[in-house]
Amino acid sequence: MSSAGLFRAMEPSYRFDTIESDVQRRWADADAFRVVADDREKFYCLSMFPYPSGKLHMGHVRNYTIGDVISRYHRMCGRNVLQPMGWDAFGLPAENAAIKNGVPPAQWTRENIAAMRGQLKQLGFAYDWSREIATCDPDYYRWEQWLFTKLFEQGLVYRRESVVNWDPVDQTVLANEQVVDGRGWRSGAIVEQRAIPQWFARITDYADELLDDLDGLDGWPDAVKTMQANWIGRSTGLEIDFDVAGQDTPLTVYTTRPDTLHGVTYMALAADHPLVAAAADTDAELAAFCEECRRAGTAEAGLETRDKKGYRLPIEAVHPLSGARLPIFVANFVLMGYGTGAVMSVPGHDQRDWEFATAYDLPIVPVIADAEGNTPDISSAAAVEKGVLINSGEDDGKTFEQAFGDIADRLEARGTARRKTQYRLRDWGLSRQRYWGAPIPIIHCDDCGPVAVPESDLPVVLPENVTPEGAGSPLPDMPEFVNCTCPQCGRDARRETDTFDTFMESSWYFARFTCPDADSMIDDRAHYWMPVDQYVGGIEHAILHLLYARFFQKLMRDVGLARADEPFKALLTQGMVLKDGAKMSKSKGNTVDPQALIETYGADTVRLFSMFAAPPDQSLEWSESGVEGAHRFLNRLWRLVATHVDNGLVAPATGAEGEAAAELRRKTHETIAKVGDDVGRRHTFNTAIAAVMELANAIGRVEETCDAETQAVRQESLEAIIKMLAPIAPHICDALWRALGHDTLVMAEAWPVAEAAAQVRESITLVVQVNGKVRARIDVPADADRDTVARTAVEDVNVARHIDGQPIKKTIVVPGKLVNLVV
RNA sequence: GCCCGGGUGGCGGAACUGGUAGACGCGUCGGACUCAAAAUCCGAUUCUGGUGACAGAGUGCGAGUUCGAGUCUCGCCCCGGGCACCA
Repeated sequence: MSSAGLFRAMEPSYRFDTIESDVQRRWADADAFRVVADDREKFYCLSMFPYPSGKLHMGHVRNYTIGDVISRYHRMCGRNVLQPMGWDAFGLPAENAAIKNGVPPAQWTRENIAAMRGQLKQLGFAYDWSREIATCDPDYYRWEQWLFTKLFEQGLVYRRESVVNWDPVDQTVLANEQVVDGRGWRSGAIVEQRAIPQWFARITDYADELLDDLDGLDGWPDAVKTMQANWIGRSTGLEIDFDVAGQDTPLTVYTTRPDTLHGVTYMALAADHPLVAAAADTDAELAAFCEECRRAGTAEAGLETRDKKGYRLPIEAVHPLSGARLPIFVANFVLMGYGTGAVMSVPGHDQRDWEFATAYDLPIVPVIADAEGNTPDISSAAAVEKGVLINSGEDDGKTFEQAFGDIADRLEARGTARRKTQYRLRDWGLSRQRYWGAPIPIIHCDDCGPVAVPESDLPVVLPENVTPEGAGSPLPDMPEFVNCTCPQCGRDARRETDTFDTFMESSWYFARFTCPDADSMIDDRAHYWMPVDQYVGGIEHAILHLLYARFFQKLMRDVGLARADEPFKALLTQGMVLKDGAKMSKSKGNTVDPQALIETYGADTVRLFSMFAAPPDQSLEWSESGVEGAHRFLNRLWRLVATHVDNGLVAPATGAEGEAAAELRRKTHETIAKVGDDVGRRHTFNTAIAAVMELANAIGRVEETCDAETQAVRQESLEAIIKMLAPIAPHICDALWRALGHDTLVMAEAWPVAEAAAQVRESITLVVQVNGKVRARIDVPADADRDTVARTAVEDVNVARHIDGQPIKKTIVVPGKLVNLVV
């Protein structure tokens, strides 16, 4: 409880620099953010850890402020809050920087980490730094190597050939990002597609669970769940064998629309399909076409947008129902990696098939009626809606479901088709031909094949005193790394030189944070903290990172380490930070350095602006004058408290009799109710701040020289404001909390509780509409019944003018909101 | 191309479950304080007409449902995210 005895004279102006360093020192002295499991309700709040690119950008500031506000709010609500931070330290930029500056990636990365850690501390985020993780630390990545070897034993990882972007000049593999218009970004050479052996994880084995468990993720945005569901893309269809004239092996396709089988007029194959390879041996033109298809790359966007091209093969397929001969094409939009690498083409009812058929003058047969039951118009586009079958012989008149069932039954009886559930999701390629990543713990032996590195030999440590100079990973050229002996037979062998996809590290760090010093991948402490209660990060991670992390959680569960089925109970996807309507990027030259802002305005201002400018899930438009506005508000708040303190500290009010005091008290408790809901449930920090600003404005309007009761209510209001703003602007609030006569840290205070009694209103204002247009506002008692409200409404002069003596046909009363009179 | 978002004053945004469009902040204009400026404080500020009370229009475009639509439905346009080796 406050008392005049604790009065300290306040600095008349807001000195953010001394306040922020002073408050941060107090937190450090109290070791305020270190947590261990106890018997309180836990709350694990996690923001996506950053790639240590050099310094923080505004996207980081926004992301981490959101997480910090949620963490501090839950802490004030009495929960045991874990909020850790670490570094997603492997990745391509470190290698690019090494080539450019001649600095080893390890050194570059660790220097960046040190710089960014300093910035995070300056921003005052409430992290338990004792749990800090850097994924390039062998003590971290050894455990994903360990898990990989377990999965290898179980057959959940496997090796197969897969294509990569090959730069023939730099003699290196390129990321998709490094391929610009089909050319290598550095060399400018035309990029080739090369098949090389690579490691894959069988995420498709978990496709059903990954899809079905989305239903239980109530705390996730529907948009993200929909994106993941579409990505997994479970479909039920039919795998159909088409005989190839003159050959023994049939051509197998998968289709989700067997009802359109009667409309198949040709077949399309991937360039890498075995049937094509055979034909290409004797046809140079075909071989050239296949080469062109391969060069075009495998990115789905390119696949779907490029001009549809084909090459007719000298063989024909046999329609399984009609026996008709169907031409077979190689097509540049069919990929061997998807389904069977072959599709049956129904140009009447598939738009892509329609475009191809039109270009190559192939027959287009409508076999599905339109909504009116007529032959559909397919002159300018395919008719893709489902409907009743026509031109389909014995299947005419059937619905989609009937036709699917009947055709599947007939073909299955003949042994030429099988019902099949298929996924769009493909297995996860884990191999990267790069240096700066976690080594894949495999040893290649001429006799034993690929052998997992034994647990006792883990980790396989990445040599760090290395500076790549371009032209790919230096690891294959390092005999001291490559040469080893086979763990099975003891003969000379070669170490795998590919490293892991960096999504590996980010797929389990959330679990490691619960027990960063565990001498296993994770230990029992994970059972207390997991799952993450609130995960915060960019919407750009909606699919890949979040899907891989969910997959890893299930893998860790199935090897007996974890209990939770899902890693993230609730997810908040943050929007982008824009300037002049575009994403901030170095190439556009429209970046804003948060460091300069912190120095000019202080961390609290930067945090306040980030939270005020937009709701967290929407993009945020950068505004320098908006930052000044946020700073101005903190100044105003400082003066408001200083003026109040000058009048003498009092105990906060617990009730009020006078009209002005009761009014301010009602506003205070209405604001507490709104801000608690905005911060705790809706995560709309912008509206929470607006509400606090309104309350501050209301306090400012109250006469400065006032009675003891009003002074007490003002004390109550200011204390509420400071507690509610403490998660957002923690430094200034801590200083103001002390100025108001307290010795505690404001972050240790309980979140304010809204009193229902203080919010009671005697009369309310209703809107009166005539035929849906607002014509007046009326004051009625809060408990007025419908008749009273309706009677008061028609008595209004302006309302009466618009009714103009006409009979009222209908009166709609929405309690507490409006009256609509229909005449 | 496909999947997922978004579009509201001069600007960022608010309107949560179909019920007062524009809270809060920025900017601008006017005023107070000052020798003056900065800072601060007060007032005005969607557009059009009107001294005014008030009236009309208005949430990307075009239809529709409803007593009532920024919100729901259908069809478009534009912007952003993702598309499997950027993280």
